[in-house]
Order: sequence, then C-alpha cells, then structure tokens
Amino acid sequence: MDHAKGAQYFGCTVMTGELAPAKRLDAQAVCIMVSHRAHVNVHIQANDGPGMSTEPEKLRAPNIRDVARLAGVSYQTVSRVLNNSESIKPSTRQRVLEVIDEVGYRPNQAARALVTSRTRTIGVLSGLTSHYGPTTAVHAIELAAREAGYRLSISNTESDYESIRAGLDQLTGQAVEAIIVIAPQVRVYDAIDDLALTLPFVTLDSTGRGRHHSISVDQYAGARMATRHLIELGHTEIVHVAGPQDWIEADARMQGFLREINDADLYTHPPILGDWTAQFGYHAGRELARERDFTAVFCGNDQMALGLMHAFYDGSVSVPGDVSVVGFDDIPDSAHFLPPLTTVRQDFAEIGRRSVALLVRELDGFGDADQRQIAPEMIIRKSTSAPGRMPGH
Amino acid sequence: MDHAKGAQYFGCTVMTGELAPAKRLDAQAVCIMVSHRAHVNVHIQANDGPGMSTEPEKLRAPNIRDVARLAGVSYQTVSRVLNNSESIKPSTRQRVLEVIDEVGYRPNQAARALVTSRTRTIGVLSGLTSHYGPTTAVHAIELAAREAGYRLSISNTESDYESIRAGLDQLTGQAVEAIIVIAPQVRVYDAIDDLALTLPFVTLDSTGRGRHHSISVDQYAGARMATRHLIELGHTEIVHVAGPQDWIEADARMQGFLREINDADLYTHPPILGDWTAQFGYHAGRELARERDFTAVFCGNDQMALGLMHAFYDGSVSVPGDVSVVGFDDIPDSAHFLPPLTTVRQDFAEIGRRSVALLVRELDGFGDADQRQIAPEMIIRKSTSAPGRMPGH
DNA sequence: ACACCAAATGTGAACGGTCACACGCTTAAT
DNA sequence: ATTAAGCGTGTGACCGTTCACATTTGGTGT
Repeated sequence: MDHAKGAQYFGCTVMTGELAPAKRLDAQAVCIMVSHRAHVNVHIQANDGPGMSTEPEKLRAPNIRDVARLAGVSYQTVSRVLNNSESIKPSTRQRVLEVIDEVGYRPNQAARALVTSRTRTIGVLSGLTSHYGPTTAVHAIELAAREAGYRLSISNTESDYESIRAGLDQLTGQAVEAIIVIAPQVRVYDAIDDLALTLPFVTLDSTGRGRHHSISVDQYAGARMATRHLIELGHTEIVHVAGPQDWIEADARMQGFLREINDADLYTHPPILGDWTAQFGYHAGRELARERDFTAVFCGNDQMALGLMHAFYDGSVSVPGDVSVVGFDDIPDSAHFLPPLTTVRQDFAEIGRRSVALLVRELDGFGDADQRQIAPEMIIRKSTSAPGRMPGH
Repeated sequence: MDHAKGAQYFGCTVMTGELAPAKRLDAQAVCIMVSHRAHVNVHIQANDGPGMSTEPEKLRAPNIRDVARLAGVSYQTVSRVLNNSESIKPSTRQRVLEVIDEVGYRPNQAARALVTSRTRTIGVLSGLTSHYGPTTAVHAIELAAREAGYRLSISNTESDYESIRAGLDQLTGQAVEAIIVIAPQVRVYDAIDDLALTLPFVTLDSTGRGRHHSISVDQYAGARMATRHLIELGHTEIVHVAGPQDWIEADARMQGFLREINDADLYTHPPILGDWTAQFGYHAGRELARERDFTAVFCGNDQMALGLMHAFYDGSVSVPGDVSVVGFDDIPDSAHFLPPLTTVRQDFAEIGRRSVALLVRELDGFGDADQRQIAPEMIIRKSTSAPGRMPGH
C-alpha cells in the first residue's frame, strides 16, 4: 500500500477525507478518480493543447503510473512500451501508446537518468564560439548528436587554464557521458590530465598527440598546400601571419608552412604571431606594407587575410599584383573579399559529425567511425598570382 | 533498515556473506567499511586525481549518504550544507565540506531535478546558428546563464514549421524551465501558440507583437537611422536589399526603410528580397549594376553588403563614388571590407544577457530586468558619401 | 486431464537527492 | 521549577523511472 498527501492529479486536488494527513488514497479509489479525471482532461486537451494550463491548482504532469492506470496495465508494461521491449503484445502496445498520446505524457528524463545513470548528454567545451569554425562545428555536432539520441551541453571557455578547468568541471558536474573539446589550446591537455578525465572525449585538433582520440582536418597538410601553391606560382619570399602560439592548430599550420619553405630551400621569414582577428591582420599589414621584402603572405586564417588586404589597399600595395595572399578556413564570406581570397577549405561540419560518430560508437557500441584526418582543399581565387604580374583584371 | 544488493562502495565490492542476496549491510557495518575505504580512497586520490579510475570493479560515485557517514552526520545535514542552509553549525558545515572535498563528491543533478522538479536549464531555440548574430547572442546567453546558475540546452532548427515545432518539442521534452527563441521567424509564433507553451519564454525580435516578452535591438529604428544617413548625404534614389520575408527582423528593417523613404517623399524602389548571404548580395549586385537607377543601397545585413560591393567592383561601379552602401549588424569583419562598411551596429551580446536576466527574474523572482528595446548605433565608415562625389581616397 | 514451457505482464526495491515534520537540547521567560 | 521558544539535527516519505525477479496466461505434448 503506498501513501501520499493531498493527491493531486492533473491539477485537481482530490480530498482524502478522514485519512491521516500523509496518506494516499488506496489504489482502487485512485483508479476510479483517475478514470474520471482523465476523461475531463481529454476534453480540456481538445480545446487547449497538451498543457493543462487552465487549471487553477498547482498541476502535476502525468507520469508512467497514470498512463498505466488509464490503459489498464501495470507501470512496468508502460515502461516496456517506452523502451521498445520485444515482449509486448501488439494490442497492448497500441493501447498504451494511445493513452500516452491522449494525456500528452512525456517521460521524465531526470528520473530516467537517475536510475540508469545515463544522461545521454555530450559535453562540448568550446573556446571562441563566436568564430566561424567552432560555430559551424558545434552546429553540426548538435545535429548529429540529436540524430543519435543525445543532447548537448555547451560550455564556453576563455583560453586560460583556470577557465578551461572550470569548464570541464562544469561539464563533468552535469554528468555528461562524453566530451568534445573545440578549444584546441595546449593548456587543454593539462587540464584534462589534471582532472584525470575518465570519460570518452575527442579533441578537434590535428596533432594526434597523446593517446586520446582526435578528429580534424589535417592542418599541417593544408598549410603545406597553401605554401606550395605560392611556391609553385614562383614566389620565393613568403611571410606567414600565424595564429596565437598556444593554439594547436596555429602551430600545426606554422609547422606545415616551415616545412614547405624548408623543402624548397627558401629564406625563412620569421612568422608573425597574431590573434585570428581581422583587426590584427590590418595592423600586421600596415607593418608589412612598409617593409616589402616579400611577394606573398600566407595567413593563418581568412579574417587576418581580410585585414591584411585592407591594410595593403590603404598602403597602395596591390593584391595580387604586388603581393599574393592566401588564407585558411574558407569562411563563406571569403569568396567575396576584394579580391576574392585564395584559401584552404576545411570542412568544420564534417569534423563535428565525425567526432559525434566516434563518441556514440564508444558509448553505445555501434555506429561507424571513419578515419581521423580529413583532407583540406585548396580553393584558388584571385588573391594569388605569379610574382610581379599585374592583377588579372 | 534499508536494503541493497552487493553493496559496492567506491568501486570495491563488499561481500555480504550470509545475508540474503538482496540485503545491504546494516548501517554500522557499512560505516566501518566505509571509513576504511574512504581512507584508501584518499590515498588513491592523492596520486590519481578525484577519479577512482584504477579500481577494476564497476565503480559507484559517492553519494550524499556516503558523505554523511564519513562526516558522522545525517544525510539531511549534508543536504543542508549543499543548499547553504542557515541553521548549520559552522563546525559541522566545515566537517561536511571537508569530507565532500576528500571524496570528490558531486551532487547528482538528475536526482535533484527529480525531486525538486527544477532542471535549472534554459532552452535555446536557434536558427542559423552559424551566423554572427545568433552565435554571439548564444555565447552571451551561455555566460549569463551560467552566472545565474542555469545551463543551456540548444536546439537548432530549420525555418520550416515542422522543424521549429520539433525543436520546441525537444526542449520541452527535456523539461527546460524557460525558452529563448533566436529563430525570429514568423512561423515561430504559430508553433508556440500551437504547443500552448506554458513556460516563460523570450523572443529576440523587435516587433513586440503578441503579449510575450521580447528583447531586441530596435531594428526599425536602426533601419531608419541607416536610411536617414543616406538621405542626409543627399541621396534620393535608394534601393533596399532585404532579408528573407519571413524573418521578423528583415521585415522590421524594411518597414523602417520604407517609413523613412516615405517621410522624405522619395521614390520607393521595390525592395529586393534576399537570404542574408554574401552570395545573394553578389547576385543582387550584378543585377543592380546593370540598372543604375539609384545612387545608394541599404542592405539588410553586412554579408549581403559584402557580396554587393564585390559585384559592384566587378561591374566597375565605384563605392562610394558611384553608389553608397550601408549594411546592418556591424560584424567584426565589416571594418575591413573594401571599402570599410558604413553600417548599423547592434549589440547581440547585450540582448543575450538581457533575455537571460529577464527569464531568471521570472523563474527565481529576483534580479534586474531593464527596458526592452536597445538602441542601435550608426557606424559611419567609407562606403557612403554624397552622391556623385568621388571616393575619399 | 496433467504438467510444462514460453510469452506476457506484474511486483518490490532502488537510484540520489529534497521536503515536511519530529525530535532533543539549550536558553530565556513565567 | 516549569514551560516556551529556538537552534541544530535526524527520520520517513516521495519524486518517476528501470531493474531483477515473480507471477500469470495460454498453448502444447503426453
């Protein structure tokens, strides 16, 4: 015999009469009341949507036992229907589903999580979420996760160690089942190590350093492609405007650049370390426009290339007439820069999708996980040409 | 007397000997075992971080009762400490906190949500999450929500009714306590109405239509500012390249434009309806470059302005020499377009913050909620000048 | 008619917290 | 001395679901 106080059902208080204050009506009595109430409820619902908003009393959403009573089965049977159990007679399943639909029953995720200790949540630790790359990846991740029956918990972070650690802490505190790290900074690894993270996680970087999973577009290869493109056009004096030193991607791109320069036996201009912004690109461009001891610039991303070209325009340095410029990322706008930017495209959405696939396979034990490195693609537009030649139009 | 099977504590199986298979050790016995285990655990932890990863058995995280036993208090006392209850002796609190720290206890959110029926989650329904505006807003929302002790659940959506409805459905299914809608499309309202949404929600649009909360930068005013700027420069033939018709913001901007044109008694060029992308702006620009029956263009956003200027460049239409161009949003890159774009800045982060503040006040009953409309700001750069005048440099 | 097996369904406990209330111990007021 | 009030703490029930196991049902072989 189970107990309760007040016994509110679908917003209707059922008085318990002579019973002690903390006693619930016995099962039979409730059953009768409930049938009645449910009937009323169905009517309300017809005019009023699934909510029971018009009832004045504090309302209570229907639960699995309510459904069970109305369908004339046990709560366990309802649970089995919800979990697509094999051993349910089709007619029973049908009836239960009808009731579920009728009363607008939604399973309580918290209760489910509590007993299964599975939250079906993937945590995303992301830095610079307002930039194109991370943003696109997160979007793809959300879609893929939903597809696989997971939800997302996103934690934005600054690049300092404390913030990263706090972010990870927040996620684990929410009992996420896996983590995707899109804050590809060196310090992330320290934080992960320090927390002795035991759940599956993926980082979206290209180094493959450490024994953890990582999925990414091959930054190193992309940088080599970009640099080789310039070399093949005939450039021998190439400057690299790089991303922040503590970003893994920035480092990988710089390594690719240096390798290619080295292989071609060219003079190595010291790279300029930037912060990914167009603003920085502009400042760098102002400086560079003064020197002019180069004929091409490889920028760590498209935004910096944009700022750079702006500064070159202001300084009457023609692109690509005087100087060729290559970017990285291929953000949607870069096709419309002036001149349209030659750049290296990376498929952010794809890495998002793959990282989810990988984690889901780890968590649920099935699904496909493909190879890890994704090839970048060289997009040749109008910001590059052979050195010394005037622009195409 | 409470019961359990197998009684695993911190990953160590405690054999129950003669007891029936489903009986837990009595409290006293567990207490002893636990003290021992906890001791071991503390040692492990010192080398190994808070996790108990090295234990071979299936592990179980410490719960409130484990903490209570180790601290020599009841679980209720621990609960009170967790919830910052007033009536706890400082020394007791201290002791409990020490144990919590020692064993690395984290409260189980699912259990808490189950009993309180509060998830402390705010749902975000967002369309086009990869665009600058929504993205920036979401980022700010995440920060503000975390600040206020809420987490986010994000659902991305297409612009069709079914997708919007599915998104809302997903969020309510997760029992979010409130919803922020950043998919400011007309159909959103239909979906909201149809679902008879009973929880607090905010839309980030400027119409203030309906009786719900909405927080936004005043799009209408912004569009008027932009248009007036052109008029004041002396333009009389102004074209508007608008956003998609079903976007509330696009409509508001168009209304502002039309109003200003009307007030100045100018000829009304029929607006061109676009899709926010630079690509569309380019196509529109190709067409417009052919006509040339105007001297200025007001674009619904910066991206379209970018594409437009690209097309103008290709068509040898000088900006601002032949045609002035104004954008909307002031994305970070627009200061480095060629020419740098005159545009209307709106503070996406601020609307994100305010919407959270509003909801938190509604949910928790305190906090400050400021006025709803936020003033946009006119940013004058180099893409506008008086008609017929040659570009500034 | 019988036991017997599989399929379909039901029962009790548990998950890890919070809430309402009860209880014991001081201290101040009668 | 007796009672009242209040602080600090403990107890039992409950939130809504799933799990392990128990029980019923219907069909079959002998």
